[in-house]
Amino acid sequence: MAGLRTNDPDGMRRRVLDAAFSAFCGQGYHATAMHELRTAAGVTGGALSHHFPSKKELVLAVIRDRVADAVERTWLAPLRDAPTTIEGVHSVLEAIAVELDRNQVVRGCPLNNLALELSGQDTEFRAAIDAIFGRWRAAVAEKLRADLEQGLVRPLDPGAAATLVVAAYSGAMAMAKAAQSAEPLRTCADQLAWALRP
Amino acid sequence: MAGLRTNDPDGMRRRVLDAAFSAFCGQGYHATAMHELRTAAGVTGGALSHHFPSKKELVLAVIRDRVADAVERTWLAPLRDAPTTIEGVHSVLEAIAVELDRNQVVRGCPLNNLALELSGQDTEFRAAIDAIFGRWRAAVAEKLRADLEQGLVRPLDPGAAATLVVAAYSGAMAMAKAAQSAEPLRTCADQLAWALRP
DNA sequence: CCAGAAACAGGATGATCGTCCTGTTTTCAT
DNA sequence: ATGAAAACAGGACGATCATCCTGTTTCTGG
Repeated sequence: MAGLRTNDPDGMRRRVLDAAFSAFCGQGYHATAMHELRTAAGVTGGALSHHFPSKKELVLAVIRDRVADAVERTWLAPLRDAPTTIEGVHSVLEAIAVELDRNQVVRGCPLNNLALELSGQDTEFRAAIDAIFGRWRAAVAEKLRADLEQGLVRPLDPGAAATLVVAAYSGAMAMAKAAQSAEPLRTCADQLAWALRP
Repeated sequence: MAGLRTNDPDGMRRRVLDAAFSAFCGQGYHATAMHELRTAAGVTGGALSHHFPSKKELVLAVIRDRVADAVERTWLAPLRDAPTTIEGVHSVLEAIAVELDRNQVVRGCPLNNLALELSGQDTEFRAAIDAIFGRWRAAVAEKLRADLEQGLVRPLDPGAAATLVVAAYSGAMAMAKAAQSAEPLRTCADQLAWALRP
């Protein structure tokens, strides 16, 4: 036992969250054992339980830190930077489709996966997931509102249309996962553009 | 131990499938223990393992027998009987929304729930689920094709639009489950009608 | 009526799961 | 420097879990 060790609580927490995010979203919460996370993150049981006293607290941290971040980075930020909602939504879905083709495996939308598995399980899970869905819809609605003033989309209720956009993406991802193909995603991208066009 | 017993293999199988369908779709596959099913169905371990040698074979039977039937009865049959695709989709979603309000709890779409939890787990699961999605999309596409000839929908690709319809419903159900509210379902019903209108 | 198969009963079993517990080492304020 | 708190190590523990196994009862073809 070489007496050299460096305490790195932040890095330890980060590695655990990374491993947990990947496993929980990739194969599911209940399908993932804590010992898998230990080996995947290269962490001992003592360290793990020091940072996350229970599996429930761990997945809550994953939802609030990692899943929220993933939605923000892959969806909301690109959408905000896009010239219009239609172009933004289309290019985001296309980018994700390209990523799926490249990966050879469709793991599905992290938020969606955890939402369906955990929403019925625990009130705290449900609230954390619902909050992300809420921010998602709000961001799309805001972008639609801006386009609306310039006539870049057909006349619509921004909030309601945002719900359709998020729902269509979420459902397309579910089908893509079942089919192991990016085709539903691309199809919905086109159809959404059609539906929003002025 | 009164020596009276009546063998009822069909009824036994039916009760097990009912209990398994309810539990797997309501709380999840991995979240359901076999002993829960035993007590819920009033079945002994011996009888259960006689009809379904493993949990995997049980959920496969649930998907192929019960989930496929649920989709057919609550979705496809009403849609086929509706005068138009738009009215059919709208009334199906509204009917489901009413049901959710009445139940006080949103369990989500059975197919969707199992799709996201099991698609990544096993190839047989994935294939069984994908087959149902396929039939679903085909039924909507067929209805759209019929409407198309009579000008009851805007000009569109029936297959692609069917994908959007199923995706929007699936995603709306996911959001409804996270929000524990039927509102996303009603919103998407209206938005879909808007998008398909000639 | 009578074997043989199917249906059912009920507990045993080994594996695995999440959590906890007792130590040891590192860090840091004083 | 030093004591206390935080960070980490590594195994133990009880509770499930899914499956299997040995019997017993009921059905069915001949």
